[in-house]
Amino acid sequence: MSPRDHPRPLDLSALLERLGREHGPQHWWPGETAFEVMVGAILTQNTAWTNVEKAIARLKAERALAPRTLYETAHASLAEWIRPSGYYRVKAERIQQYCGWYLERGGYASLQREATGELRRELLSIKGIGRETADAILLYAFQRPVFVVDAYTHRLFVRLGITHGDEGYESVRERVETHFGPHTASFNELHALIVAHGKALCRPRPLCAQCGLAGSCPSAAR
DNA sequence: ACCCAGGGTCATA
DNA sequence: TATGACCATGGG
Repeated sequence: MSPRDHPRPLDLSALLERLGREHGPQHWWPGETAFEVMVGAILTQNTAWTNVEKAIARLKAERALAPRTLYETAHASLAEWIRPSGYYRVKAERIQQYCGWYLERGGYASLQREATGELRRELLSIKGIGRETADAILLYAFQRPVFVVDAYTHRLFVRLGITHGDEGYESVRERVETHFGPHTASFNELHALIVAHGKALCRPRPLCAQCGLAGSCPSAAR
């Protein structure tokens, strides 16, 4: 963790402001309830969000977007409902594993009383919940000060020289968390902006070779 | 027709 | 620890 491990000084506050100017406030996670956020976090594993929306809409149409209902629904039915999100058999299993844990632990209010570190360990012990999914749930459903490191984050940070390509998940997460301190709102907005930025990069528009951002460059404005 | 998306598990070396 | 196979749909 010595400063020489990253060529440029860590300036995440400036990055947060800059992305905010470029993309505007994100108010994440897209979801009406904490539980919907949890299900969405599983459904979006390696999957485009547009596909997740279809699956969630179906769950709502089936009036099944509740822990007890999802847990008691037959695996085959649930799998069929979430089919558009891809990996639908694995994800049906994961959702039911998650709901089993969620119910067993007494639901939201009960879980919200747990310390963040302990809650994180419990989430990671659930089959199908890895680090990114656990952290997304911690941050966006439980409002805990945890930073989510996803593929977009890795790409952008490497491009900006904030991290090396081989720096591990926990290392990146801890550095960001150390920079801001336990400030949930910053982690929320930064991760949301990084995803918005990553999606914007998919469209063909000129980027600043120095900073990797588009909106800051006059030539990029349409 | 190909490539990838807001990952995770498991088997193998 | 570190690769590789596997899971699967929909949009570009």
